[in-house]
Amino acid sequence: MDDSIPHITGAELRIMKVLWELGRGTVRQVLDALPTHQDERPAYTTVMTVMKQLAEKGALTVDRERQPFVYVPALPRDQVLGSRLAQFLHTVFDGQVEDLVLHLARQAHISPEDLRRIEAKIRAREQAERQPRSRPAKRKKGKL
Amino acid sequence: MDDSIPHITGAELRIMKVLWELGRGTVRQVLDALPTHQDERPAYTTVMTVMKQLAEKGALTVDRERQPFVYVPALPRDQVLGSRLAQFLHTVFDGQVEDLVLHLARQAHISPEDLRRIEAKIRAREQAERQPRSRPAKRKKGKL
DNA sequence: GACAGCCTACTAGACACGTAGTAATATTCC
DNA sequence: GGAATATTACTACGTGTCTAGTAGGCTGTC
Repeated sequence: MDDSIPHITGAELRIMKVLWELGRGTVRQVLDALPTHQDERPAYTTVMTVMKQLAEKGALTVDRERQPFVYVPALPRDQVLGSRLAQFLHTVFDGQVEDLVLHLARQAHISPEDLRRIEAKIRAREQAERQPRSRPAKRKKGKL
Repeated sequence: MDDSIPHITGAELRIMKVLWELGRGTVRQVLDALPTHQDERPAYTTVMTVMKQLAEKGALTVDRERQPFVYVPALPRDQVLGSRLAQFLHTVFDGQVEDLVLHLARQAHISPEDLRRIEAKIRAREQAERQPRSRPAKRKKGKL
């Protein structure tokens, strides 16, 4: 199986974000929910074209039984954004995480306190992952 | 004056990185210093074309007195990478810095300890900015 | 001062991306 | 059931990006 994340372009990502938010949706629902930039909305067919592309590359699944078609994200948000981030980190900062965070701190005005909060979250998450008490396995059914 | 950072593409960034490292250089010097991907190097004319583009958009200055031309970065690394980062943060993470850092952490690229070190650096930098007279020692180049 | 070799300017082609139109099909409503 | 409307499939076009070739100019050397 191809477990590599397909490349999601900018326009595609904008639509994925809407669908992650909605959970699922038709072309029209996505179009309506799309954040508008200066009262500019893409054409209905534009959104449809992009959603079809996303379906073709496996980022969306399509329920063709329903009319109009209903699209559902097939890739989790974390995975797609994580993939994007890894790519960015590599190409722009040559994989130097600290360099990235320092730049972030400088321009986003992150305070040390912000970092502490983030640190706490990381620790909390690590705890949760270490003791998956009632964690329903969200593994896909396939062999793994 | 146009103080907005021009858009630097991927191929252009690769070359800017070499020049930031070298300080200045000719097309051939850049070509030779370019990190090779699987023994694949771009053609001389390819590098030249990209460098000319960079000069046109103000990212490089050209000394045409010398033969061959000598190119010098006209934009500081921090500014260009910062601009890239801001763009990325906005388009991918909708400006949510914590979200970005959390993803970074999840990919095991960064630990709470890393964050502590970064936090220390930020504090140090803030100190330096607040009291420019007592230049804090510029941190030895150890690991970081 | 002619020739070889390097360098520059110009041009171009392949590909990706974003956008959307058109024609055909399905659905809805009177 | 037929008109109006919504939806889908197919196609296309402009722009940006990456890559590199070709022609012509400059330079150093014998």
